[in-house]
Amino acid sequence: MKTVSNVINGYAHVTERTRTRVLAAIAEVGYRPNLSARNLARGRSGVIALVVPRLEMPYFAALAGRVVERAEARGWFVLIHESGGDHAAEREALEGRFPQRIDGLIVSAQHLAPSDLAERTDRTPLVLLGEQTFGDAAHHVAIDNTEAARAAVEHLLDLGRRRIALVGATAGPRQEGYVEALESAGLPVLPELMVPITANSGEEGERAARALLELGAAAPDGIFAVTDWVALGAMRALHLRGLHVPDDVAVVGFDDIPYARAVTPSLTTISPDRSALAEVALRMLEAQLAAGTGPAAAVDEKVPFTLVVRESTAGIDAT
Amino acid sequence: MKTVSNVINGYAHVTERTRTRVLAAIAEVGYRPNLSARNLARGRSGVIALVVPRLEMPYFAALAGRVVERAEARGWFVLIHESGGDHAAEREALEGRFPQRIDGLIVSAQHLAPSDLAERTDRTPLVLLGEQTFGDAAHHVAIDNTEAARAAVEHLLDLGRRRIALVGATAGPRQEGYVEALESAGLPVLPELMVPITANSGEEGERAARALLELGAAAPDGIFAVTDWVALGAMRALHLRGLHVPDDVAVVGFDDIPYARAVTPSLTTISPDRSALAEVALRMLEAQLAAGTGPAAAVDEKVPFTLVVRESTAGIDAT
DNA sequence: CTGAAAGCGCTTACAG
DNA sequence: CTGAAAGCGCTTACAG
Repeated sequence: MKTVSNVINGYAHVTERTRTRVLAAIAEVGYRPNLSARNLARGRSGVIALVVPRLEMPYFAALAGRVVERAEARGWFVLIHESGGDHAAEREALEGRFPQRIDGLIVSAQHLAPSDLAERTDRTPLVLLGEQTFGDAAHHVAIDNTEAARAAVEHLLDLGRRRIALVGATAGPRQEGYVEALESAGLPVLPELMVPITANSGEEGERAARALLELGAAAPDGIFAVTDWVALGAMRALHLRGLHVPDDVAVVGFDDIPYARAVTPSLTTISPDRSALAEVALRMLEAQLAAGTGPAAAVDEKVPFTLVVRESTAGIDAT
Repeated sequence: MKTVSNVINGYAHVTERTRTRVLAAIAEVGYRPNLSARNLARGRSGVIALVVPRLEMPYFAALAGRVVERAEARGWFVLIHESGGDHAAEREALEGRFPQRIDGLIVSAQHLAPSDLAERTDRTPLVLLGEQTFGDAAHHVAIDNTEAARAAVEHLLDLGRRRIALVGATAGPRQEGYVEALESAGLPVLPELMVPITANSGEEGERAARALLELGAAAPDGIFAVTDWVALGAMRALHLRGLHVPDDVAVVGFDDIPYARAVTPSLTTISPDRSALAEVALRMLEAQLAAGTGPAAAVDEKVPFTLVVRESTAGIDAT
């Protein structure tokens, strides 16, 4: 029994001959371990939960794909749960109100704040994803949103754009990056070019861009949108007004959703390294599991991103 | 013990008073059943697997979201696995080569053929999704692809289009629907307007549309693309050639991916009832589980679809 | 209506 | 290096 277990779990101290015989027997009977039993004995469920606003949102679908992949490599199942982008649902997910016990929890939140974490009583290992940072309140992994936003705006500056709007203005890292880039270039930060929106939707992006066009001569020649989806809406508004992207207005998005490639003109955007995001999140979960319940200091890790230049800033080259 | 179990599992024959006391105790200690133990005892894993080509593909992401939702309602976890749209990987998934046992398997296949199913040895309950039908070889649920394609083409006919192309021609239900619609309208089925593609990608849609435009005066005034993604590529080609959608060429897609709403012009498309798809698939799994290993006759069920009319056929109304 | 007991298939000290 | 045995937390006949 123990020997077979040793072979299966890859422990040392098994004769090469014995190991081969065990492996042969496993192959012969087509043995597959019963994970329910294993997890019961080990006191683990073998399941981690991934909470995203909606799987239909392309950014989260792509992210979930990577998490599934990296988790499978570790023998974990991923229970995907949709919060609907609802603050209350996100808070609830934090409490591990799942129909079963889970070994770990990855939450890609839109509304969660550090104060929500202070109230958390559940001790399930947790990793947070997303733009918001949480200090010591929780483990967190993301790209450097400020740097990324800055790279996006600097790209527009490099193209000679001087009146660059921020669509989706909100106090936060992306806005900081936008401001930093302008200031480094010695340009004024104009409030009228920083348009807040009420949701990261195409409709809001469209509405915001339309408002910017009302500025007439003061209208922007470049737009940095806080998500691709918002950028698409902005491009729609420009198109409907007969403006040309990028000649009249260059546009940069954020997220690199698959559609950024398919749209005409294709969208220049910030592409987070989603595989790295998933890998680091899982590593953080493992570390917490290994450390036991010890309240190790929360870690905030950054993963790489790239600026992908496409037609919405470089122009359409096609015939 | 048994009484508590009866209460938890909702069996009859428990005094109302006892039931209340048990429930109170459960609430007091914050009891949550250990699913690993339950599954071990019941001989089930509590996990079903969903195999999709890639979660990044918006149609499958949306579908997965619905499956997760309907499965959660039944207390099942959904293990999502990506086949990469690879025929061999799809075949392998059929054999249940998962790291753990699963209670059921839902496969949304792109390449699977009835012959692949004949070779199947694994007895895990299986439900197939997708355009392809499998006769008696396996349970299958889908929309009526022929009817849907026909509805798409008839919509173009209703708009007065007479030279309607099929982008993504392949012997199959969608092509049948296309042909039926033309024949019912007394129109010729022209081979030069039926363009095969090598993949359901935007690039291929673009290439195909470009080829159609080479026809000059014989070029189409309407395009039915076999997927939204292909339709987006086709619209790109039209746009780059300076043609207007829908005035010059009206376009209809298939799938109703989220992008169909966001693109300019927004895309008229066939919208399958994904919730129904998920619900029926899970019901079929349950039925097989209940029936035991008895080889019940395979069922092929249809779910509803709707034609969603948007700007790519109705025109842009905006200012 | 309700206990006591066995068993689901693993893992893991514990002896040898 | 390798057996024997207990235990993980449920469910389910089986008695009463």
